[in-house]
Amino acid sequence: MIESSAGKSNNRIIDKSNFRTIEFITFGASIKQKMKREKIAEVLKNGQVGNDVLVKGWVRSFRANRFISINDGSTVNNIQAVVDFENLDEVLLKKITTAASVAVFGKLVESQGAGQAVEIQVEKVEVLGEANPEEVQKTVMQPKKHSLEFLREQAHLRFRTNTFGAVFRIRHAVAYSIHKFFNDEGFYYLHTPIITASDAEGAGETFKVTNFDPLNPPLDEDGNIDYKKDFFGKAVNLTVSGQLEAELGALALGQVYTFGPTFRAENSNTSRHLAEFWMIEPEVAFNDLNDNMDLTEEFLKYIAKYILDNCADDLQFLNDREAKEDTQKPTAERNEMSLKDRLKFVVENDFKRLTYTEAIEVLKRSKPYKKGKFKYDVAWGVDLSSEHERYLVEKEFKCPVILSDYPSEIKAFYMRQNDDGKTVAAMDVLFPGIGEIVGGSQREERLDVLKSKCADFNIPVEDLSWYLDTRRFGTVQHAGFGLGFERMVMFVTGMTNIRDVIPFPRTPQNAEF
RNA sequence: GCUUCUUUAGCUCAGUUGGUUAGAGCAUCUGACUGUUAAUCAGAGGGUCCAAGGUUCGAGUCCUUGAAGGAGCGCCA
Repeated sequence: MIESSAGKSNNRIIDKSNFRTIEFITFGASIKQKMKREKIAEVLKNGQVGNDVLVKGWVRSFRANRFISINDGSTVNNIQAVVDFENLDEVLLKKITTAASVAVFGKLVESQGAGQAVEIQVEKVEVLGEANPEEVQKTVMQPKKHSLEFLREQAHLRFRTNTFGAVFRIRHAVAYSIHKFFNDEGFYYLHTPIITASDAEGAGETFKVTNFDPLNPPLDEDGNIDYKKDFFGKAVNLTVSGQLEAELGALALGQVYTFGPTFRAENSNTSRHLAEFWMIEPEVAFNDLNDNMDLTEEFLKYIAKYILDNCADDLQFLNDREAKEDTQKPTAERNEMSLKDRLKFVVENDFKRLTYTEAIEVLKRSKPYKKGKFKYDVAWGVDLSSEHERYLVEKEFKCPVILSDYPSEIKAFYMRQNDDGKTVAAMDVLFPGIGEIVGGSQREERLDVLKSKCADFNIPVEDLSWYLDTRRFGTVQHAGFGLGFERMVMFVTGMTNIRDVIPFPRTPQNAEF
């Protein structure tokens, strides 16, 4: 047996660094050998046939009393460990069940079977943690296909599945690629506040943060809740956007980006909204709207290319999974391109750019408009609804679309007024299947214009004096955008519900785990 | 928040016009087999038919209300 690391004081140092002492018998002599656990990804990729290997992981299946499929999370692929059941303790054999954790030591050999190039000829197997099959059967780990809804109910265990293993490895890679992109481009990562008094930009309903007893809050003379007595001395909430603070950073550091949690208390029940999500908000001094669109496009292409280049196995798995799912669907609902082809398409093709005004014209010329198929009217000045955006992206252009220069009335106060007096230098990036993935703009840098916009939007200038200060002292044109992180992860994984690309989704009526 | 669909075994689902003891596949268990790939073969166990109320001689099935989940819409990233 592999010796337990517990109680072996002389082995403490090597145990700490994931080494184990393996004892095995060769020609009648007991030999102790120090072994380091190898990750399965590494063994499958670079393992030398004939070498001894030690792997640890969770049993995915145990077939024919002989073949243990083991996964350790380092890759979507399992390693096959072959045991000689005729010479193995029957009690131990019984404990090798789906979901149990095991350590396996043996020689890496070429596989006789067709499903894998190499496998481990097991010399020692140790069950680290047992898993009662009758209990496992009730979980998502039971070896069968499950619905995504069932998997979501057991979000704490769905990491153990191939699909979610792939999704969350890719989610990591997307996050890493974002930091790498901005770092390589000379951006600084700026941490903007999560607790803030700022809700002036109207990005959505906020979650209140207070230390008051909800049943007995202190009241002022007028009978209103007296937030002066609260922890921060004022009413505060969880952030809905770090943009305003990011602007402050950009107008000194030149180019910054935020990447943090964002909270919206909207009662949104859709497959692309979360109450808690992660947002990336780059902000660049001296950029105009065109620079902003260039940056966005380059950025999104970089992420897609990074995943294509660095997540081949996981991407292939999700690609095949989606293709298999599609065969069950009616033709109209199937993806026209495979997941990998969609990523390649984004990397290789220019986004379609047009103004809001041009988009309205395109929609008015469209078949569904002429046939009265749109539920909502198309008219200049009215915000586009999902059906219109979907038509443009999925039917008309069949590629990512950047819409720009929206009517002032339907966009936020901080967006730069265009010379036509009717529109602002705003842009939205629309992706097929996901809709709005990026929203951004050139910011209003002229103090007087910004002040009058505040008045138009009923935003008290006193509350934003810190923001307006940047326009008082050396103001410059600048621009930025917000990328919904989970929406990007949806795009690169092909998952169609945003709750399946974040480990523990927070949505109305759901904050489990 | 609105519209709509769904809720039956651990999971995915069938269940006829309201009528005897509610079924299948997968999973689990037992046995057999042993170079398998979601192993195979044989057998077994497994049910608060989402909840409450109602109609009826009789409700998984019909009606009312509610809950949870999905899809679409609105809000947005």
